[in-house]
Amino acid sequence: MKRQLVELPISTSDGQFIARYSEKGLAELDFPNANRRRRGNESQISEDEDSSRRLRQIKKWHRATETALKKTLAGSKSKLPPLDAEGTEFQKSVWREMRKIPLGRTKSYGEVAQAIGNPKAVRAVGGACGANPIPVLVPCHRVLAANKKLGGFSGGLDWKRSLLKREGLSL
DNA sequence: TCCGTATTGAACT
DNA sequence: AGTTCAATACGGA
Repeated sequence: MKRQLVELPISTSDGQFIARYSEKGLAELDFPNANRRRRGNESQISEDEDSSRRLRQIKKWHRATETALKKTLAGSKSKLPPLDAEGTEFQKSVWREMRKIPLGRTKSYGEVAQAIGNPKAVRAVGGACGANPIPVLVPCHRVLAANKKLGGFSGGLDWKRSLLKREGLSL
């Protein structure tokens, strides 16, 4: 059984993103028009004291997510809410490593593999990037192929190109 | 256990 | 400069 997530929209000039929260933080972020199934919504929160406290917490995180997303889309640095992406240890170590890539810089899949102490796991790193549930804020778009070419992107290569360009990079 | 993957680098045209 | 190919770690079925 999947954990229950609270789902909230974020309107930006690039369209409406969808954020989902666990009790520990931001768990997922969808691009506009991503066709992903709904997993929960605000109305399902009951009215006991714990739930309303949790909802207030989530709304606070959501404000942080909104500003972080908008700033990142504008190509500037931002403070993130707590993240609670679900995945294997390997995937989480890849996502952790991607978060260390500074704005406007890139790493190759091989370099990420090396950085997490698993230098031969280059393809697995690609897999973990594709499984990243929080694109943009966990900057999977800053990971390129070794020849400095684009590689792939689950949200569509146009997004990857665009995000890098906003950070001041060309190819 | 088998298959696909957002790879890589070398060895070939 | 393009194509093929083996090696490779991981995750899903």
